[in-house]
Amino acid sequence: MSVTVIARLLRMGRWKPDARGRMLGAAMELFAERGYEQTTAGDIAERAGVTERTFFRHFADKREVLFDSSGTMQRMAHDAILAAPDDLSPLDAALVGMVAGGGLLEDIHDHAVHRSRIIAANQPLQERELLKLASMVDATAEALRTRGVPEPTASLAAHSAVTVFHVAFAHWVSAPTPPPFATCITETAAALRALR
Amino acid sequence: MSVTVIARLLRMGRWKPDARGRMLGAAMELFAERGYEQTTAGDIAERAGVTERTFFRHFADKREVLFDSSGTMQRMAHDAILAAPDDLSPLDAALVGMVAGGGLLEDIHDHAVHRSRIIAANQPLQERELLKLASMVDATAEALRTRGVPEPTASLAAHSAVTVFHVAFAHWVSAPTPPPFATCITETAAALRALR
DNA sequence: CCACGGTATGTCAGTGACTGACATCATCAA
DNA sequence: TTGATGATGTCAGTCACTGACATACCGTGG
Repeated sequence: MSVTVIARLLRMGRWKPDARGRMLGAAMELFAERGYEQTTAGDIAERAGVTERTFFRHFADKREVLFDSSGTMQRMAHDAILAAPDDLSPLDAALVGMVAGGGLLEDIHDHAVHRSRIIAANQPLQERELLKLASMVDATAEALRTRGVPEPTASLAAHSAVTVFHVAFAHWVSAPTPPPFATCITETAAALRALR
Repeated sequence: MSVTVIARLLRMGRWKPDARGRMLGAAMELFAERGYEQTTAGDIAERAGVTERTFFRHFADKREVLFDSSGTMQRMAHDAILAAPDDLSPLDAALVGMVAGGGLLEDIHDHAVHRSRIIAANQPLQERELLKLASMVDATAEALRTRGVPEPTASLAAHSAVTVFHVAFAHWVSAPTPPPFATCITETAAALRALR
């Protein structure tokens, strides 16, 4: 009886399932244990039971392992903007998107705090986060344009909404007792509108 | 007669002067000739007549060679905000800073266009640009706080002003006949204020 | 049960960004 | 002249990432 057959009986291939998930977990563990810079891509791969080469097949670079869900958040925001009531102003529609995207965070506050500390301690990670936010701006502006919002209003509303997201998030992760994320968005948006 | 003595007679050290400036020039030349990615740090150093090690003593990394004047721009914005009339709103004060920073660009439109094309073609460079803009947000918010503006208004006004700078700059480098940069700022700011 | 094709993984060699340690050269002042 | 200080050169090394190729897995059709 071959290893292959035994493995099949056990409902698992010789390759353990969910290599990607194991790498995500291994990375968070190692970053917590020794910090981001002291962890090599090879370290993550080893703990996950794969080779370094496999790590780079799943993640474009070492930083990406910390931004795995940003694509999902972007899509949720985009879709929510398209589904928002027609009579909303461009900024309000964009903010609906931010609340929808932020919904992903609601259940994982502690993880989000941990993650944001890792990022805050490392410049290359901050750069990557800024790129993801810029990508969120692009997706938001695109959704607004689909709603018929012209330029430069679409871009400016998208930038403003993501700024609100950014500032609200900073407040949300630093608050001792975290309020609902949507509340942070609403309050921050009110402060933005109060600007003259 | 030693080389040293001859060099002294010629009013130059054995080390040619302005190594940093030569590296900045060599980098722009090489990026224009072969592109950013096809140029190694060693290539830049060689053309500038120094070693790769010296390049990395002057620039924290390869990307920084394209952001040499961002610190100056930030300081100009910061100082202009502190010098702005007391009765300006936080957003207006921050916009004064953006106009002041943008003044650096006014004389070098062609160079700015060339540079922005190089950046647009390369993701790591876009990330670095976003980091510089984020740093400009921080400097702007700090100046506003010095003026007595409270949080979160200071952060939001700073974010908004830099957004205006960002969007206005994109328009300024893509316009066939470049308008004064200050005009772009004013018009973009008006569009931002028109958001509801 | 076997052959086959597409996909995930392993292996290996290589490039380039960046760093630390140490030697050397240049400049200025005592 | 000498000594202090700073800029540069030299060299070895780490690590992020990539291309090329071999191998193992897995579903599908024979």
